[in-house]
Amino acid sequence: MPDPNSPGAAPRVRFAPSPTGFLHVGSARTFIFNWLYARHNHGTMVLRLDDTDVERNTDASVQSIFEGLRWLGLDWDEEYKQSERLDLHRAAALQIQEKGLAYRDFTPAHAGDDNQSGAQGAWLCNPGMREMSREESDRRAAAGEPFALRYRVPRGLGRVLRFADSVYGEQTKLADEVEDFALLRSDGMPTYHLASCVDDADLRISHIIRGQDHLTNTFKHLLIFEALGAPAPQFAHLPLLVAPDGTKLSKRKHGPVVSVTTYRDAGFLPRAFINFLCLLGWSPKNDKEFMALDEIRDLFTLEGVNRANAVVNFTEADPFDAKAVWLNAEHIRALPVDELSRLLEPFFAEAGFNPKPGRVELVAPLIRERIKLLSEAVAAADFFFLDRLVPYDPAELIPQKGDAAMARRVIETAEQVLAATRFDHDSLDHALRSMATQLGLKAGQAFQPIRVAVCGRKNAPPLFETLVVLGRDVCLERIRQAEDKLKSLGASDASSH
RNA sequence: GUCCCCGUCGUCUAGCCCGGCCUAGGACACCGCCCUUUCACGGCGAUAACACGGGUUCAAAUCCCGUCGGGGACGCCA
Repeated sequence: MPDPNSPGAAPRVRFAPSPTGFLHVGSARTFIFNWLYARHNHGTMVLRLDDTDVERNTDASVQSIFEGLRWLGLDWDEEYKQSERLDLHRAAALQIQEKGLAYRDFTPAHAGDDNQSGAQGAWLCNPGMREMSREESDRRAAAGEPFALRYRVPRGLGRVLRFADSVYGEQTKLADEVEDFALLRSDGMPTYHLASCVDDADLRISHIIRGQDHLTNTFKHLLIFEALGAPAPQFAHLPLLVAPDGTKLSKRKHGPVVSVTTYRDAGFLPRAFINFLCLLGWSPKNDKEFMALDEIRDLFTLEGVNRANAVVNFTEADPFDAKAVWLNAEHIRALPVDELSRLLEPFFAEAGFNPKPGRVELVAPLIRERIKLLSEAVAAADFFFLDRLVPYDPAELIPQKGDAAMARRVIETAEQVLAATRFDHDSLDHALRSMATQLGLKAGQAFQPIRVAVCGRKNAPPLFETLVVLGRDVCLERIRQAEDKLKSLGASDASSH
């Protein structure tokens, strides 16, 4: 039997989510690190659904996990479901039991919930069950009494369990301190520990890369691999992703802000999201942060993984870490226009805009540097798609250090100019600057009324480009509407003079 | 409670293994200035950290011990 750990062999890694909720960012990061390790080393990426908890598994969750993974856009090579491999798990349990390494525990389920953990100290085993004779155990089992199968952890031998973690280094623990964990539940279903190890052995997983919350479980897993007669894989535990309150990120405590679909819906680019997650607990150690996926893959090593937990900075008011947002903006800016446009279209559609073909490509370059999330494009570019501008305060038309009369002069003159000028960037630039000079205004003063008239607000993309995309007809129409607004404003103004 | 892990700017981190190049580097955020037709982008700059206490050493963020702090595991959940 070839040893999967033999140096030089292509690694086989796995991501094994349990379908009990949406895919959360911590799981996503584990998936990403596994993928990176596999692809960096030309190995195999296995996706395995750890669905042995029939009580908590849901189809919706399975869908949601695949949805999240598909969005990330990272592939995998093999796919398995533990629920389809139960025979293998049970056979392994039997094999372990026959070797005398496990025993039946007839204690009713949940009987010891109160004292198995917490204030009383660690629970190790029920001696009555561990010590029960083979005869009595067989008799009670034959009589149909339900039982859980527990691993008979070596006790009193002073045995030391050890493994070298790729991230945390040499780890040791006294076997006497490990509790007799369950292998099979009383309903016959394998537990996570059993199923996971049996499958890891069967699928010849060479490297287990997972969250640090499994670090102490690893000693149990070592025992299972040993009982199975399988070589233990190489372990690499990842520092945990924690919330600003310092506790492990969880769906239950922290809600949808930790779901990857929340990031997707807000307009994160998968590449940016991956880039962000990579930087949480890993560093290329060359001060690079904004990286393309290929670059990250080439640079990725387990040696670069840190040991300290990383905080994902979010609040209720602001659900996204500022660095994630910045990286997203960087990736957006790096996107070619056609690709950006394609990604933007669903957001415009969602907002009820129905851009004509090719229109988004015209708009995208104007907002590319002005949005940090794809979803922001809707607010940033609405006036390009709306037939009627959303109502704005006519006072916005008044330029800095100016008055309504100045605004009126600008608008009226602009109408003439726009009607007579070719609608290309340079012509408009030239014409409108001359207009400003003629009116004795600074460019900024002259442009603001026009900008507000055509965009409906002060903050907008550069004026000339915007006018070109909007086209003469729309611009003139909006200029006239602004004129009307100004008239009503000007009337009251005049009376006060 | 028991066992395990961790502790550098607000946050992500480099440096730690192999002490001196560290008056601790980068990034985000924040603030200021510049650029500029608004907003943004970009450029420049400022503020900001070695948890604490002992030791070893000519020299410690780096090595050792302790303390404190945080986290994780301890389930017939995964």
